This record gives sequence, structure tokens and C-alpha cells, in this order.
Amino acid sequence: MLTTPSVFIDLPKEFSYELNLAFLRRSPKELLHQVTEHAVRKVIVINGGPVLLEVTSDAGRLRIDVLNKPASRDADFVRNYVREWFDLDTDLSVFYRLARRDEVLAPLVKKFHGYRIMSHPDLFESLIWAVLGQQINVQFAYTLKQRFVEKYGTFVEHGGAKYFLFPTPEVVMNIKAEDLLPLQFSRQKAKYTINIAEAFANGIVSKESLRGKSLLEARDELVKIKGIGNWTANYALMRTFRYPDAFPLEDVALHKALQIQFRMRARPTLDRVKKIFRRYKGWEAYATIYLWKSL
DNA sequence: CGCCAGGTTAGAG
DNA sequence: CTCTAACATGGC
Repeated sequence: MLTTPSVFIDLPKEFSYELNLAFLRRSPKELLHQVTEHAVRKVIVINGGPVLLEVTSDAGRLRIDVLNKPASRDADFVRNYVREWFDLDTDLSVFYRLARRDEVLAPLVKKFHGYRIMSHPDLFESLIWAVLGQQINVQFAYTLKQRFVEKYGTFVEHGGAKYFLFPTPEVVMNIKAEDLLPLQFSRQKAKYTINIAEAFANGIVSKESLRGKSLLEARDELVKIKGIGNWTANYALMRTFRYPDAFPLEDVALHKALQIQFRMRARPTLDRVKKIFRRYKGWEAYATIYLWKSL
């Protein structure tokens, strides 16, 4: 049997395979990728077909193998996808120079050197995930996502395991809100989820329609959709488009991290958060994920 | 049991 | 523009 050659990506110096893999391992309920000790597997769609990728680390490089349908493998697509997923095109050395002069970030970037913004290349998935995470603890958000993906997503099987794809907007727009209540969605989350799916299915918004826009323009487009507020928009713009200055200003976990790191009596006000973040200008997204990591 | 969780919206002031 | 109530339920 013919084996397809692996795809390799040279890694930047500021990259920790272990730390980023640990992030992907955050919840056992995650169905959209599966992490073993040294590898992560994920299905993506290329030319309409599911392609199961396995990413491993190999001597300073990332090695990608396609486990199913090697015929449909498109090496450039795969390489670009993984570069985006692991945010490999960001030059972290610039951020680290800024962070090392900052008393709060300095120890964090030392301790978590090479930790990156693992992205959500799929904007629809990114937004729905943010909606699921609104106002509830992350563990429960993972429970909701697991039920949602199991019920409405598709999967490929390989070696006896299932590898899921996130439900498409076309499928989600036809769900009735009542059908999501048994999964323990609140009525509000159910409505937002379906509403966002409609916006995607009707072409009102897409990753392509936002590409090239400034952060504020993109944010304003997203916020027009009911269910997407400032927090959700910025979260998705940070995770999906990796705007370096996008960050969820109102985020409770960020406030908690700031309170601890800056030894404040109470949670910071929005004005205080804005003021603090002025020193991270241009790198707000990375400052945020390192602050989150501090928790 | 109580408090809090990676918020958003509609409505009032 | 800012403030508030309602939403809704698991995790700890």
C-alpha cells in the first residue's frame, strides 16, 4: 500500500508544542479534535470532503499526516490550515520584548514561553462556541457543545473512533429552539444559535465577508446580529481572525486575572481594564491569553 | 444552599 | 450614553 508523504512545517523559535497541545486537551468533552499524549487529530473539510489530520511534533517541525482518503490531500491547504490553527505566522518575539518590560506579563511569558493563540479557523463555530460560553462556566459550555455536536454534527470513523465536524449553518438554521432545550440550552442561547446560523446560511455574514476589514468594522458587522454582543464579537475576532488588538474587554475571567495580578481589592471596572491595556497596545490578544493562562 | 460563571438584550432614565 | 432586570442552570 502506498503511503502519502507527510507535510512538514518549520516551527518558529517561540513555540511550545506541549503548552499548545495542553490547551487543546483542556476538556475531555471536546469532540472537534482528539488529543493523545503526543498527537492531535482533527477532521477538516477540503473540497467538500472530510480529511482527518494527525499533527505531531518532529525535531523542531510540525508533522502532518492525513489518516483517511489520502487521495484528496491538498498539501498547501493542509499546511496553511495548520499554520492558521496554531497561529504560526505571528512573530511572538515582538510581543515578548514588550512583555518582558512589564512586571505582570514578564513572569507569565517566561513560564508559558511558546504558548500561542490556538485559533478557531471556522468563524461560525467560533461564534457559536462563544454564545455557548456566555454567562456560564466553561465546563458547562463544553457539556452543551458536546451535546450539540453529537446531535447535529457529522463524523468520520477511523480505527473505531469517531471524529466530528461542527454542524453547518444550513443544518442549524432549521433546528427549532424547543429542540435545543432538552440539551439544556437556555431559550436565549437556543435563539441566538439559530439566529447566527441563519445569518451565515443567508450570506449576511461569512469569514470572507469580514476579511480585510478593520477590527472596528468587523466588530460592527458582527454586533448587528442578535446574540452577538461586544464580548462575543471580540472573542471571535481574536480567535478566528487573530486581530492582535482584539480582546474581550468585558470578560469575567480576564477581570479576575487582572484583579489577582494587579493586586486589586475588587474586579476592575471597564475603564480600568482599558487603561491597563494601553500598555499592551497592538498585542492585546496575546496579553489576554497569557493573563487567562495565569489562572 | 448560595454564589458565581470566558454575556446579551430590551427598556428606562 | 449608562444603568438595570431578566434570562437560566451547572459547578463548586
